[in-house]
Amino acid sequence: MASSRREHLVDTATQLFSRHGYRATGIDTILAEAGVAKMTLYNHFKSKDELILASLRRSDEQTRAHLAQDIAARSGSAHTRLLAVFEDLARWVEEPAFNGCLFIKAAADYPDARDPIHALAAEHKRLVRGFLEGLAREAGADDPVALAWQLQLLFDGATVQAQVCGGSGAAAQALQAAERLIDAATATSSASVV
Amino acid sequence: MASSRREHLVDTATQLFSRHGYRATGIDTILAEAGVAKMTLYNHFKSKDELILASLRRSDEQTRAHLAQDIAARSGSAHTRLLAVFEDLARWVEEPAFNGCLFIKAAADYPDARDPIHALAAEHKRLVRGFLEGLAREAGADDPVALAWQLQLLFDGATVQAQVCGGSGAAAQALQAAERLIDAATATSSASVV
DNA sequence: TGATAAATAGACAGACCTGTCTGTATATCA
DNA sequence: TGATATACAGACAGGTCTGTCTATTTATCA
Repeated sequence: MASSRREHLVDTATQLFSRHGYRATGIDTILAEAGVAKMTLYNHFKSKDELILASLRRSDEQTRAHLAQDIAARSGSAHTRLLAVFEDLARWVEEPAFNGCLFIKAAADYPDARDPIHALAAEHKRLVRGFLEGLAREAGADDPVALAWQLQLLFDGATVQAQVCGGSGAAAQALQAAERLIDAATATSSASVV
Repeated sequence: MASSRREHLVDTATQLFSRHGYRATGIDTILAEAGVAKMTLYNHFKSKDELILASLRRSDEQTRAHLAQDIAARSGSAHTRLLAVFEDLARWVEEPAFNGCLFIKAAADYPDARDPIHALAAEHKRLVRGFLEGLAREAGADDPVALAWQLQLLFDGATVQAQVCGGSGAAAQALQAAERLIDAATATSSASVV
């Protein structure tokens, strides 16, 4: 019970941050939406920035837990599991609550790379890339590091496109492009390596 | 002369928006940096939002003029010119003043799709995609619309990665992935089309 | 029941924000 | 020179923001 308010605050804050942005969301708005008193918030978090960090940490954990449990542990080839990442992307951008990537938006709202918020966003992207790299290696990619980078570019590009222009066309294209890049990187003939 | 102050204001504002973000940059900061009086700003622009729109319109015009003049009109094959887009990207993200894409950040700061600022950002992305589509068609891509989408995903993905994580690795990977996708889309054999 | 911890409402300070207003100065052009 | 437009500095109103404080109420648990 002691931490249920805290969880609820992080929950509400994450939703509002996602919908309106970090800077655009005021403390009072979060409190009103969560139905929580101001001192309760400042009892659990030292500042708004700490609340943002808590929100990002939880999102990072959830995202990576999803990757580890629902993607990596799935049956099927590494090739299939890499593509599953992009099938999930297509589902994600079609959710009504989709509003772009929390980490990209956090890094944009806090542009100073030394800011802990920005640093956390960057670390999340690195960790996700590491996950893709593992799958790429397992899939037998000639250069797993490069393939992981390239798939992440497609993923984040689609996220951004969906946020800016709306629609799910970007995600479908990301899936198709991912297929081609994976095929090119895992072709048995080494002729494709320039 | 009448419009020199206006241009200077748009210039200064664009720099500050790029560095700190739209919401995080106050009117007073722009005025102090530009050395311009407040009433001069409100004489030229109805509101801060109008200044943001002017900044985005000019960036859009400059970007597309650059594409039309320095890329499309370049000598060489369409294939080469498509890759030149990504060579430019690599130069761009390495500039000290690089701070991510102004349009992506504008859409993030003004998430409501009906907001004129968001709408302008979306329109810019569509126009750039149209440009890529023209080159893709010229290059003989089997599906120019799809190739344009996919190249834009790589482009925006690299922009975002460079902004969040820093470095120019993303741009280099985008170039390599673009090569592969263009090759796959322009292979004379239609066997690559699934 | 009584003691302790946690949450409540709401006022408040101090800073910042946008946009308006006033009065003065400067530049352009007839 | 005089008329007109433009830019200037800076005060100001009205609002929002974060974070602090107080005084009261609710919950937990011995």
